[in-house]
Amino acid sequence: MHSTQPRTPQECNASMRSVRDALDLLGGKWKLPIIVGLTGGPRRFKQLQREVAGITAKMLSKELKELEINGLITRHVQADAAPVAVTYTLAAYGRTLYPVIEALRSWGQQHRRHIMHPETLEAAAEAEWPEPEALSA
Amino acid sequence: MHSTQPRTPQECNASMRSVRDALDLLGGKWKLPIIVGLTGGPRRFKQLQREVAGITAKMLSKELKELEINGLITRHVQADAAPVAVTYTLAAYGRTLYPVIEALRSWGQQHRRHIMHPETLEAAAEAEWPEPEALSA
DNA sequence: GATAGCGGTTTACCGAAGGATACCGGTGTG
DNA sequence: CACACCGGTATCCTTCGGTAAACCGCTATC
Repeated sequence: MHSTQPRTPQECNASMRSVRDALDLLGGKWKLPIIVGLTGGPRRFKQLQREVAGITAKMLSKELKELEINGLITRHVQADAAPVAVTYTLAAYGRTLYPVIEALRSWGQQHRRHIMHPETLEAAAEAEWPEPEALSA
Repeated sequence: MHSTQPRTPQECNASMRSVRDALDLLGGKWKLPIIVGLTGGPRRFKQLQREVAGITAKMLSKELKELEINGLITRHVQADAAPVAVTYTLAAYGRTLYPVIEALRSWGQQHRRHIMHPETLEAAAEAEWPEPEALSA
């Protein structure tokens, strides 16, 4: 643990740019929850709407479109079935988000524990930091 | 690679809840970029504002307050220095976000490459999915 | 004395994100 | 027939995220 993080200004800037790139695609209230829902396998529209608690049809529709445009999910229509069935599937590219989701899931889970029982977890000793360097940022 | 992801509805729901817990704290346009900025060591207000390109003083101020309330960063005032120096530091708890940041950074970086040269990366074979289970979601 | 930097706060304003509700044509169920 | 489910769309409305700009006291610099 205590994974090494960027220290030089260059690394730091590059890191921030990458994070913001990711956030551009995944930002907002619903995109990641929707993707998490799809990690359980293909889902139909209403099914997904029930799973992602609180989302409206309008928002779900909008977010699904954006996710599809970005190649993260796939929309599949079965016209043969009685009431035309539409399923959404996590695309191969969407599955590359597993590490991101896992990191967020793990942190969120730990955070909930942290909120419940703060005292048991506060013991992470303060590491020493470099002096407040006068960076020409 | 191909890290195992939740498959059962229960795991999926728990996963979604955790992700949304994390998003409640980290959501929005600026929080994660600010934290990334602070991974480089303590920063002063204006220094941070220059580093997090595009953020206004008001937003930075607001976001820093929220991050401090949640225990992710620490605000430190040196009253002795000539013009009162204020530094913001990633708290121990904030450092537990390293895996999240690393995952996002890595994905964002890869995504940029993906956008530039799509063809070279599309080769992730479709994995087999469980049938669209009739989940009582 | 004027100007600039620091660490913000305040005011005013705007547009996008998000929410509520109704509705559509189609099908199957009682 | 009435009703509910499906996969959405359309409309209206509110909230919030976010911007721009001025301003504050203080200090150092020209």
